[in-house]
Amino acid sequence: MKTQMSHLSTWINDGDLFREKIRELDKEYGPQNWWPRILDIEDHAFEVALGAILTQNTAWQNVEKALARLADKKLVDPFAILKSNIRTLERCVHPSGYYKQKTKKLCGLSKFVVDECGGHISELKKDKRARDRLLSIWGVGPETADTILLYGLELPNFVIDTYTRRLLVLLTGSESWKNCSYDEAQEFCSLAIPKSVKSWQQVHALIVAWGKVQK
DNA sequence: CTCCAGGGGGCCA
DNA sequence: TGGCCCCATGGA
Repeated sequence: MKTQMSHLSTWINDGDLFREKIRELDKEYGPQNWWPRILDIEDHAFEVALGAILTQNTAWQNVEKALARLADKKLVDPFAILKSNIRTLERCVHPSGYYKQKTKKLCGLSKFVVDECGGHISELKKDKRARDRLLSIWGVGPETADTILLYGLELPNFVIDTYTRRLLVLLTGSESWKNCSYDEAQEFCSLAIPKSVKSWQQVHALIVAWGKVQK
């Protein structure tokens, strides 16, 4: 993908503004440590994948309740999810909202992991086309895929969300960041911040921390 | 009571 | 592509 020439000079300036703001937020909020990996990479990545789907347009607090119910029933496992009945899954997912849709999404994810990854989502770590394969799952869009890749599989994929767009609009005074494609926003951020899993994890978490306190 | 969270799919022009 | 509507709970 090629950057439009007309964007080149503004992207350089916007990048400076973006980095400066991130430095400021980093000083203000400190290390966020989202989804620290305690488990092995496989269990961690699958848990992150569940959380990434459950948190779609949903407060994280509600996601934690759903994840706790799933853990309580030993359902943080693709095989267990596929063997479980829908009603049980729906009861677990319920507090996170959109529970019927999200239950289908968790099943779709699990089916993908079992059928196409030999039961191990961490197999994707070795696949150059991991992002496209995640995007092929019903219910997994760009933000969810990148969240799984960055926080679950610890691969350098910058996560773009509405807060990121809001921050860019505010910093640059350009409304275009609100309407541009996901991929364009991602390309900009990826070029603005030196590529590093740890720092990209921190940057996205900082932007969310910033977004939460905005009115 | 209203508003909206760490989105994504379907549909339609 | 781009705009709109739908999905749904829970906390402020």
